This record gives sequence, structure tokens and C-alpha cells, in this order.
Amino acid sequence: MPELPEVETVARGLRQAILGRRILSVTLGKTDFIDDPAALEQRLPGRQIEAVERYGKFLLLRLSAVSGGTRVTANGDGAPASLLVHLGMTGQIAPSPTGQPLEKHTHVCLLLDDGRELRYTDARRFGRIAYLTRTSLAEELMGFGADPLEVSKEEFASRICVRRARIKALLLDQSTLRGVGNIYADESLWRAKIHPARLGANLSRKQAEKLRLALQEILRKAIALRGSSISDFLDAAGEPGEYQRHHRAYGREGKKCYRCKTVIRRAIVAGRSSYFCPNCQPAPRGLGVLPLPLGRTARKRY
DNA sequence: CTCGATCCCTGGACGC
DNA sequence: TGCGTCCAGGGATCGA
Repeated sequence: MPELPEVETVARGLRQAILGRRILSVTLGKTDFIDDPAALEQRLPGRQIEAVERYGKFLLLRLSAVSGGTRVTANGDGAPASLLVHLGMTGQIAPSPTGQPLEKHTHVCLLLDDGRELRYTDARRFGRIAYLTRTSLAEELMGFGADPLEVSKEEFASRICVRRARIKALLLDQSTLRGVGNIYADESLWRAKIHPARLGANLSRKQAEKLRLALQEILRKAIALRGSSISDFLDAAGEPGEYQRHHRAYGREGKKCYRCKTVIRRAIVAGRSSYFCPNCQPAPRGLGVLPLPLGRTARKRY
């Protein structure tokens, strides 16, 4: 489940591997997760990969203008462009030697000028790929929230402490913060000792700041360890991450809290499985019941 | 504004 | 062994 640290890991790997390469041709498999498949086939060949950036959970491949002969036409066809890639749940992107058998669920192959292929595989196709011009990229990036690694104390508080939504929902909301997913939301809430069902507006400034610092420390450590590999995350070199060994809440239902030995619980908050310590992360007042993961009717009082 | 429900999709886990 | 069912989850969308 690629979140900010995993996508950052992939971006760093790609930067090492494909920066400066030119795209010669495009081969597509299933395209139902690609915004405009024809645009990939027609607009990518001839462009050089000039930069690999991360924006929230998106990878952004900055592409040169089309070189050689082709002029930038009035509608901007040859102008610099970019390829936006979201890995969804199971997306992987990595260069392979041409001729190596295709992994199952390979849906995009970009033939590069060094003889390798940049391949995108995605079993569930929850990912997204889009060819974007300067204008459509700008539109795409509007509406994203703050970078959690850069956000200031003041901006974080102003985005969280005025909201009536649950803090778990706010952390997951890409228009509030960009890049946080289920794992790092739960980990940062555990570290900051905040229950996932608390409302943003009910957090004190001090708690919000504690959460911001916890989130930043966790994201930095996770990047240093090249992300969390839960089921199938692999970086651009095909290597798993290490941060899953440091999880304190996520995936630990029924196990003891590292701080207080209380059994970690799981409940559905903001529509997602949420792991928390019911002792360290006290439930907000008035929270009667939270749905449990199994069954629509099964409910439990906290 | 915020909520839950629904859909997308496949592989893995689990029950029988 | 094999089949059916449930479940994971990021994001879009829609109605309450």
C-alpha cells in the first residue's frame, strides 16, 4: 500500500535508474485506469525523462519537449509535459531489461533509449496514470493539501483544528494533507496518543502539534527504511522496505501495546480499519459505538 | 460540511 | 484439492 514513504522510495530509485533516458515507444495492456491511453501512445515517444518528483502519493515524471524535427504546435503538442502515476494499492513501476518476460498484470511498457523498458504492473488497477500538459498538471495539483513533511505548526493547526471530521478522516484526506494513508495515520495517532475518532476541532493546539511532530518523525524514519512492505510493496529496484518492523499500531490487533501492554484493538473509523490502543488513545466523550471490522451487525461498546 | 454506502479490482486467507 | 466467500484499501461519487 504505497503511501508517502513508499512513493518517495520509488521516486528515489527511479531517479537513479531512468533520469535522462528518452522514451522511444509505448506498449499498453489494460487501460481502464489510464486517463487517456491514446495520449500516452502518441505524446510520449521522443521525450526525455528530465525529473522524477513525488507529490503526495503521486509520482511525477517531468518530460522534455519532443526533440528532433517536431515543432511545438499551436496547441502545445510538443511542449514539455509530464506523466502522473499513482500506484493505488498494488502498483509497481521499475525498469527491466527488454526481453525479460513480462510480469503478470503489466499494463504499461515504455521502451527507453538504453534498451531497457520502464514497466508498470498493477494487479488491482486501483492506480492511475495520466499524461498531462503544463496546464492540466497545474489543474491537477490544485486542491491538494499540505506536504506533511513541510507543513508548519500554524498551518497544520489551521487545517485540523477547525474541522468537524474525525482526525483519522482528516489525516487520510489528500486535500488536507497529501501523502498520508492508513498505515502512517494509525502510527502517528498511536505515537501522539490520540484516538482516531476524535474530531479535529476537539484537539487542543498542543495535541495537534504533538500529532504533527509524530507524523513527521514517523514519515522520515519510514523513508530512511525505504517504506513498509506489508503485502507486495517493492521499490524501483525490486527490494522490500523495512519500516513494517517498526509498526506500533497498524496490523497489531490483539497484540500488546508497546507502551502500556493493553491489547491493541481494531475498529472501522472513517470507513477504514483503524488500529489503536484503547488505553493510551482514550475514546472521545460521547463515542458510543464504533463498528467492528467483521459483519455489518456486529458492534461493540468501548 | 461530513457522513456512510457503493463501486472499482484481484489475490490471499479461511471455512467446509 | 477445490470451491465459495470475505476482505484488504485509495479514491471517486452520490445521496442523506
